This record gives sequence, structure tokens and C-alpha cells, in this order.
Amino acid sequence: MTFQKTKSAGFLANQMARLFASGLHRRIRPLGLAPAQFMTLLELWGEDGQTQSQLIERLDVEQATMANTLARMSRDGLITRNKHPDDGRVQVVNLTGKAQKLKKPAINAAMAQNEAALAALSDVERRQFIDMMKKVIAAMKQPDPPVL
Amino acid sequence: MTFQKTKSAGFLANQMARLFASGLHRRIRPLGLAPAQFMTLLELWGEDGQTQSQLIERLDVEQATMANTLARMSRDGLITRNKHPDDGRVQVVNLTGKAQKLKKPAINAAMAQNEAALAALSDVERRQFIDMMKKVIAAMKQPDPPVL
DNA sequence: TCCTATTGAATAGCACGCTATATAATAAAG
DNA sequence: CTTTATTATATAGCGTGCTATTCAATAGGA
Repeated sequence: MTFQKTKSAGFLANQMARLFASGLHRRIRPLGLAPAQFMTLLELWGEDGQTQSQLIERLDVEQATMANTLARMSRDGLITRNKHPDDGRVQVVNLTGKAQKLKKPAINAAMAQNEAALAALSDVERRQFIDMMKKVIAAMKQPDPPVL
Repeated sequence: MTFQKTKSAGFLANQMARLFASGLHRRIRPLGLAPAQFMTLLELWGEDGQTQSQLIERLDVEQATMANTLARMSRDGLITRNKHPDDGRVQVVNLTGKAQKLKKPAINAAMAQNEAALAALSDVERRQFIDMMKKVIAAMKQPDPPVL
């Protein structure tokens, strides 16, 4: 029964994601941001005024996770949550001026983190790496193949 | 200011790691295990009676994280924590019989998860993918290059 | 219209990662 | 042999993820 964690894709993926998150966090902490807040802002910088449902779909997290992240962002003065005029259930998420000002420095920080992470890979390898991650993600999103 | 999350290694790494974790969790939940518990057991199945410090070093997590994981494992009857005879500070972690019995099914579950994740990659690609993750991990463990 | 189903969001409770701090035991210095 | 430093572990507090549950508002069907 040999299971080498140093060869396990799952183990490596976990370690890699933690290093990405902590590296990004170190770089955006001075801006008052945490990683999940940054990802959410990234969506809102692209299109302000999205609903919670839209953010959930685009960032691929559960509803409860997003609700908590939005609560922290509201607490930190990054967003306001406003009732939709036509549908009392829906909340529209809007950026504050403070959040708008963070766009450039935060994106620069994220790009620096990605660059540092991929420094040891050539341009060709980087493309291959991204493509393979996409393939792996797609495979895991697939429901289990039925046992014939 | 274009930052495409679908091309960001960090975003993809996060998503991939979450899918690995949830897929593994789904497979080992019937055994009463959670992902971090499985990783810790993996170390202990290889060598029983390690100290907390040894586990921290080998699994590359912070001391507080491991202390909490071990507390949950103790609560769940997977390990016992015993004082080292020669050094009252050290705790030696030992597997219970229950944990020993889980080795085979748990490792099978983890191998099935890795297989499902990598299903879309050829053997050559799998090796490349693992190697690239190792390179990326090594790069992020490196301290920042000084700004000249 | 009234009842039921669906939808959007919030909350509870947990796992697991982190930093910072506390506490206990041992080691090292004087 | 004290005093101080170091080491091993625990705890507090937080962010981010999850599932399960609740609540409010809207939509649909009788």
C-alpha cells in the first residue's frame, strides 16, 4: 500500500493553492483586502451592480460562502448591498469609492503573485500548465462515471 | 486593466484544490474521515508514533493547524496523544485500531479521486503536470527576489 | 384569490488554514 | 543553582470554504 504524497496531484494542488493564497494575501493585505474579497472585487470591477446570485455563478462558490464574504466586505466599507426595485428578494451589490480606488494596486499585486509563482516555467509551459489545470477542473466537475 | 480570472494560475489553483478536497471528502466521508485527517493518517500509517513537530514538518502546515487537526482526530477516536517519557513537552501521536483499519479503504478512495481528476490527461501529461506543480510550489516557497 | 412551489439571501455549525499569543517543560548561561 | 532562552504544544481569533436549515418574497396553479 504505497501512496506517495509527493506524487499525489491532490496533495500538490492543496499545497500550491495555499501558497498562492498566502502570497496574494501578503501582497494585498496592505490594501486592507483578503483573497476572497479580491476575487469578488475583480468581478465587480468588471461589472458593478451584480446580484449575489450572479457573483456565485461566476466565482463558483456556494451561496453561503458568498453571503459571508459580502458581509465582511460590507463591514470593511468595500460594497453596499441594495434592494432591487423590482424584486424584493434580490440584493444588488455596488462598489464604494474606496473599492474603486483599489482596482489598480490590487490587480498589480495579483499579477505579481502569478508572475512569482510561474517564474520557473517558460511561456510554453505556462500555457500548458493553465490548460492542464482547466482540464483537471473540468474532469472533477463531471459527475462520476457510472460503475458498469 | 485586464485581469482574466480564467487565465489566472492562482484562481485556477484555488478552484482545482477545492474540487480535489470536496471530491476526496465525498469519498472518505463514509469512513468518518475529513481531508486533513486523511493526510495526517497517511503520515502515521507510514510511521506510527510521530511527534506533532514531525507531522508539521512533513505535511507543511502551521503548528496551530496541526494541533487543531489532531484534537479533532483524538475526539473522533483515530489517535491517542501520549507524553514522551524523556521530554514532557513532546506528545507522541499513536494510531488507534480504528485508524489502522481505515488504511486500505481510505487510500483506495484517494487514489480513485486522483484518477478521476487526471482522467483527461495522458500519462506523459500527468508527469508533466506533477512536475510543473512542484516547480510552482518551489518558486512560491522562495523568498521574494530583492528589488534591485 | 389562496395555497404551494420556487427563488434569493441569511444563519448555524463545522473543517481547516493562518497569525499571534500563552503556557509548560527543558536547555543554556551566568 | 538561579535566571533566561528555547522548544513543544495549546488557545484565541479570524477568513474562507462547505452543508443544512430558515425566512422572506415572488411566481404559479387550483
